[in-house]
Parts: sequence; structure tokens; C-alpha cells
Amino acid sequence: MSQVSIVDIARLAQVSPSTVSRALQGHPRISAERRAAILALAEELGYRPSQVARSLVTGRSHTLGVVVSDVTDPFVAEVLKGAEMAARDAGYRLLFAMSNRNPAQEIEAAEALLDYEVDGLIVISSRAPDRYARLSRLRDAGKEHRIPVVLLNHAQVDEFIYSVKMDSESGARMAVSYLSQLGHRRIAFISGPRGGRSSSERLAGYRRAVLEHGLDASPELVIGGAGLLEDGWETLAVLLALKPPPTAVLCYNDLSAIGLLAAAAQTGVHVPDALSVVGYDNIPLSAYTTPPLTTVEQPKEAMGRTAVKVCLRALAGEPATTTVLSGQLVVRSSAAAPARAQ
Amino acid sequence: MSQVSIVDIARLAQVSPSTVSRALQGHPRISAERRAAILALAEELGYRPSQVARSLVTGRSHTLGVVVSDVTDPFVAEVLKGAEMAARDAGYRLLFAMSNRNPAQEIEAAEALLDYEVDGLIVISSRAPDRYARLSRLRDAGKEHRIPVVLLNHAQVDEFIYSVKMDSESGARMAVSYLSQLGHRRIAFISGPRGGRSSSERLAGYRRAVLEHGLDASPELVIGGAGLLEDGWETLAVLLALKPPPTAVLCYNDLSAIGLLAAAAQTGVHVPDALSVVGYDNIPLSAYTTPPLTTVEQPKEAMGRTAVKVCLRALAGEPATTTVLSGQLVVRSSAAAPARAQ
DNA sequence: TCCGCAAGAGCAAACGTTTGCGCAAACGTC
DNA sequence: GACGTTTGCGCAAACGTTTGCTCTTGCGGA
Repeated sequence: MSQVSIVDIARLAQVSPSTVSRALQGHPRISAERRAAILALAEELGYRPSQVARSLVTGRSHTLGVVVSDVTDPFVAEVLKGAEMAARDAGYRLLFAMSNRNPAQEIEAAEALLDYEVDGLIVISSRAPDRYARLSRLRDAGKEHRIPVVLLNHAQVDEFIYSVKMDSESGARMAVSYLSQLGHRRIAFISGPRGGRSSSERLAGYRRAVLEHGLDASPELVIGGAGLLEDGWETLAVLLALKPPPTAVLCYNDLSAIGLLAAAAQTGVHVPDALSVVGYDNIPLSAYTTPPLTTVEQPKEAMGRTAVKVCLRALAGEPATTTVLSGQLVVRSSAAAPARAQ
Repeated sequence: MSQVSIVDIARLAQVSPSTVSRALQGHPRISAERRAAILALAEELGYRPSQVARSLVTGRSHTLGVVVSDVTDPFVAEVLKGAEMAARDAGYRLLFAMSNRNPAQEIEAAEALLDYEVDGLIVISSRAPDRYARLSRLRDAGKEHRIPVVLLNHAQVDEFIYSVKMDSESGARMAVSYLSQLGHRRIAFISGPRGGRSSSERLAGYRRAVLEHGLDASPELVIGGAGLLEDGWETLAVLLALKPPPTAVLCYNDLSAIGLLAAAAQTGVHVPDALSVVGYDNIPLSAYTTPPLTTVEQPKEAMGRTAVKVCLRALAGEPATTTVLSGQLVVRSSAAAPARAQ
């Protein structure tokens, strides 16, 4: 083996491996000179401890598993970025897996990560949140050894399955209220992935605002989608087919809003004059569309950071709980007063 | 410990741990009945082998390290996606790290991943490609134990540092040739990150095409950038300040092209009539800009997949080598004949 | 002088696997 | 019936750490 191990150092320093180990971790019962000598030797040999050997004995891998629906989604990527940074800062690594928006694959991925003895699990955009509670390796573990799971934008499932989320309902509500103030009465909503928690919350926020402002509540105004570019693109036609067509639309996320914008530009439907559109997420790109997208900001990086913090806190035994962050409306120019207002 | 181990199974099956281990891996010298019994027992107990114990003894972690500059870049995310899929298909996991486009952090991350005994390393958008050859843990390992590194869009560095890339030079050349055919004579180039291999290759392709078609080769036409949205946005002004302004521009990537598009829309510069713009990468979003972006496709997912394949092939001892994939121009509507052509 | 105690360091077990080797029984061959 | 071969399985070492316990030495106090 080319890798230098703790016993190589021990041999050269004429001490036992345990002494080396203790010196390296700053154990108090090692004399200062020895420690110095050992440290110098380790440095010189370029020693780096084997994390896997360490994991095996300590039961801690200093690794968090993260399973995402699709890295290609800017929202997800941004959250992942935040998580990576927080993990790195805490001396943790991230074991990465993708579910391709597929519940079965998601669970399979999670289990695979558990095989690697991850200390915790972070799930970005879960499609099967309730199944975590039933994973035997989680369920059967004693309270002390339970692996914390943190779900993004989902409700807390049980004592060890935490949640960090944004208040999607109020976000959507803010957006609709804003549109209402601009004078819109007939506002559509393009929903997100079926069964997704954030989609249903945003829908709830939309409905609530519609009620509060006495807007048109026709069911035809909420249109199915999955949070993809294509959705927005395809939805324009169905929007236009409505009698009368809505004057504004709230999209599940920026991606679908951008798709919609593209379709509108293509079709000659002017935004915001003929149709106001507002997105959700405030992905970096949303500032660079034509017109720039009015959207509701989600603190994406912060959510990622918070997720690992909650996870680590749970590991430390501190009772962590669901965290909800707040967002805000960022007003750009894709929404304006309706042309035929008044 | 709540986790069931191989010795638990051994005890219940009244055999030795080694027999269980062998039964599980289908060793031929285990009788069929025993194997069946053991398998059944394992299934029943929900046994899952500890990957870390396995790694410790075999020296193989079935994990690949991947360090990326920034997941938030759609190109990177797409490549990562491809890599994840290929890794999963091969029974490998991905240990993930970000460099934030910072060479020092990149190397630090790589070393951290090596501490976890990754079997290979994949680097997407390296800023310090030559430093891998000097990592002692790589350099000092015997030929047999050397950890393969594969660099994306960089040249091969040494025998164990592979490369999978797209032919950036010909990609850029194609784009410029296309613009030339449309009638443009004065074509600008917004470059990518300094010192980046793909940026210099694309620049080379640009220069070559400019020469081949006898276009305006003024040095002022190549403008610095870093491949970010902001770059494109800021560059419009400098483009316009040129005398005379170029009629077309090739951007380092789609992101900067999108930034440019946004600035143009904002400023009232019509694309493509007043300015043709072509991007690079063909990220999903490029089909949804206004106008839709003409760009050169990079096979992003395929590059990710190929990277892990090359890595795995190297691990298997087969002499892998640099792979270069080809791209092609995808024509949409952000480029057209110049208004004042002829 | 003897005892107790603290400081410093080593021994060995443990973590959960894999695997080379050995051993016994069964089997086939002449 | 003796002998070589195959089949089936167990023993024990090994992977590189960490850590509870033990051991030795030296020192201070009685």
C-alpha cells in the first residue's frame, strides 16, 4: 500500500498506534513533545486518516446523503449549493443521488445512501415523503441511533423527520394579492407536480387570495402542470382558450413561467399588456427574461444551509424542529395592470 | 446496534460468517440449499451489507468523487446528471463537492474526497487541471493503485488523468462560419473564464473561422467574460461602443448569451435584426428565450456518462484514453442575416 | 519507607466485511 | 482398498482506526 497509515507513523516514531491516534486528536494524556514529534512526522509523510476506517469504528461517516429530484432544475441546484457549503463548513461531505422525479427511485436511492452509513439524509423535492417513516433501517433504530432526515418544502413527518420549508401558501397569496391590486380579476394558476406539497400549498394560497379579494374563482382557472419549461409553453394555448381568457397567471415556478413567456412571445401575446405572468422561486435567470419576471423569492441557498444545520443539530442530540423561512415578492415587469382594466 | 450484520445471520443460520459472506456473493463452493437458506434469512432480516466495512477490506468504495465549479450552472448540472445516471447504473455512488470556481478550493475538495477513498475522481470545469498530476496521493501510488481522474473539457494531463471533451474549437468554428454565411463580416466573441481550456479553444475556433472566411479580425472584437449571465448583460454596452458595432456575436456559453439577449431587449436593440447572437451549450432554457437562441449543442449528459465510463474503464485496468465527442449547431432564431448586409 | 495518585503510554478488542488457507467428508478411479 | 480430487465449509488474518483498560514510572505526602 502506498498510503501511509497510523502504524507507519507509530513505527517511525517508536510509539504505539494508539499513541499516534491520540496525539493526532489532541488527547490530553500525551506529552507535548511527543505530540509535536508525531504531528511533524505525520505532516512530513503526508498522512491523511482513512475516513472509512474511522467510520467503521466510530459509526460516524461525516457524510450526509442528499437525494434530489433533478439537479437540472435551477431551484434544486441552488438549494444543493447552499447545502454543500454548509456541509463543507461543518466538515461534512455530501453523497449525492438523483430520483429523476420518481418515487420508487427516490426511495431506492435513499436506501443506497444509507448503506454507506450516511449520518443524515436531506431530500430536496421529495415525491414520497411519508415513506421515510417506514424505512426499516430508520424505524428500527433506537432513539439514539436514529438517522435524521430533513425534507425540503414538506411537512414534518415524525419526530426524526424534520422539515425546512418556505411558507408557500403565503408566498402564493402575496403574488395573487399583488395581481389583484393591479386590477386583475381573473387570474389563472398553473400548478406543479401532482401530489407535491409545495404545489398544493401554493394552490391553497392562490385560492385563499382569490377568496379574500373576491376574484373569479372558476375552477377552470387552475391548470395542471409539473413545473417544467414545457408546461408553461403548452399552457398558453389552454389559457387563451378560456372564455374570457384570464388577464394574469401565477405559475408554480419560474421554469413554467419562462416557458409561458416564450410561448407568449412566439404567439404575439404581449406580456404584461395582454397577460401578466408571475413566477415562483426567483431563480437567477428570472431577472434576464423578456420581460424580466415578477416572481416570489425563495431563499434557496439559505434553505440548503438550514437543511444541513437542522440535520447536524439533530445529530448532536439537540431537539431540532421544523423550520420555516419566509420569502417575498420581487417585482419586475412581467406583471402590470390589465389593458382592459377599469 | 440495531443494524443486522453478517454474523447475526451466521448465528441464526448456524454457519460461519465467511459462509454467509460467500453465499451472499454467490461463491461457487457453497451448496445451493445453504445459499438459499442464507439468502432467505438475509432477506427476512432486511440485511444490507455495510459498504464501509466492505470498502475497508477490499479497498474499493464503489464511490466516485465529483467536483464541480458550480452546480448552479446549467451546463454543469446537466453533466452531473449524466454522471449520476451512469454511476447508478454501474452500482456506483457519487461524492459531491463544489469549488465555487476557485482553484484552491477545488484542490482542497479533491483531497477531501480522496480521504474517503473514492475509486475515481471526475472534475467538471476544472480551474486547476495541472495540479492533479502533482497530488502526492495520486503521484505516489503504484501504477496499479492509481486513482483515475477524468477532467471535463480539458486536455489529458498524464497517463492517469483522462479527459472527455467536446471539440470546442470546431464548435466555435461552425458557429462563426454559419454567421459568415449569413453575411456577417464583423463578428464579436465574448470569452469565458480566464485560463479555462474550453474558453481558449472556442476562441481559437473563432479566430480560425475569422481567418478562413476573411472576416474582420480586429482584436477589439474579442471581449472578456466569465461565462455568467452578468457578463452578457454588461457586454452589450461595450459591443455598442465599438465603431462600427459588430453585427453578430458568439458567446462563450448560453448563459452569457441570455444575459446579452436581456440587455438587448431592455435597450431596444433588436435581435437578430440589429444584432445576431449565438450561444454555446444548448442548455434547455436556450429554446425558451426570446428570440430562441441559436447555439452549439454540447452533448452534456453524454459527457457526464462518458466521464464515469472512462473512469470505470480505467479502474478495470483497460487502457482508457481521451474521448472527444462532437457537437453540432442548433439553429433557432437569434441569428439571421444582418440588416445592412449587401 | 510505604502508599496513593497522576501522568504517559501500550495492549488488545472492536467495527463488519472479505479471503487465503486448511480440513474433513464424499466421491471417483484404478 | 488406496489414493487423488472435488465439494463444502470454518479459522483466522486483514483492512486502519478508536478507545477502555492496564501497566509503568515518578512524585508527593504521611
